[in-house]
Amino acid sequence: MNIGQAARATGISAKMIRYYESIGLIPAAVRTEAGYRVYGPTEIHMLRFIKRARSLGFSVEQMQHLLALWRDRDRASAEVKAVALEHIAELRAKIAELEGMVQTLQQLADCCHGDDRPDCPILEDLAASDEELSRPEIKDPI
Amino acid sequence: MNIGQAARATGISAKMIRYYESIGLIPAAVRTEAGYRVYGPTEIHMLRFIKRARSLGFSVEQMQHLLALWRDRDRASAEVKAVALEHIAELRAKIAELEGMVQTLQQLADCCHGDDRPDCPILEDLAASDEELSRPEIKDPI
DNA sequence: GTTGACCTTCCCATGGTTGGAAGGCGCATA
DNA sequence: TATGCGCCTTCCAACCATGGGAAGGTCAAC
Repeated sequence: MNIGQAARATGISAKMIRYYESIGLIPAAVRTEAGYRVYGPTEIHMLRFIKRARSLGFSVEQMQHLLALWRDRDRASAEVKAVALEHIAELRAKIAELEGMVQTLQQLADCCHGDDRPDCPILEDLAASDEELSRPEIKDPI
Repeated sequence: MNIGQAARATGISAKMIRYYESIGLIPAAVRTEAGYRVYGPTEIHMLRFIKRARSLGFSVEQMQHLLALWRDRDRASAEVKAVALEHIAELRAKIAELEGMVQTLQQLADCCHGDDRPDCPILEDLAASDEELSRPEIKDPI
């Protein structure tokens, strides 16, 4: 299997397969005499593992860890679970951050007429953050 | 006001203030004879606007737009609202994506014993995506 | 033998931010 | 006046994951 065929078979672009190889996420592929990378079922399986892990938002670093655990037939499932739980916590933190933004923005947007007049609570909010920002600056010179 | 003082007054790092200037988000600062950037109340206000917008997740490009509308005293609030609503939609899409990941991962983690045995539904899921991926590949050669 | 689709490596760009190096100011203190 | 410290300046590089493209080699079909 060529890199292009492997790409179509896994949904990972050829560019990314080369990249994953270059950073050591996957071992260097066997080459033909002409220098073409060759992929067998084992490599395809690993690439699909990576594809799935990426689709769940795992970073390359976390995938390094997961792949190592996958290869280790004697791993403790607790270790895998720990990686997953850590990632879940990161995702939830990110979600909470984004939801905070949405809540604020939605409130502001709800208060905005959205007509051809210039009065706009959204811009007023963005422009009026002087109080919260300047006060602590004064009373908090470490 | 120096760039360092402006940074402390706004919560934006000096590095980022220079960066915002370099990409044209803010106009080039007035300089002292020695080449030091000088910031007055107007610039501080603008930087605080930017700080607030960034904290709400607006991109630099969106901030370009918002700053232009802010400067235009005759803007239609509808235009501001449109920028905000577009951004809200982006945030919601991102949240939905992350929530999908969390849901899948949480289910897998719930099924994982998390002990010292090697059996792990999480790794099994990551490794078992062959069916969904390879079948459509065969019946879908365009 | 030519063509077209593939492969190779290499460099560059993205976005937003941080880090560091090398050299120039400004001010306080000895 | 000299020294030192902290600030400023510019430039260059890195992060993460991905895409784009150029220049050149290879393979297979016709």
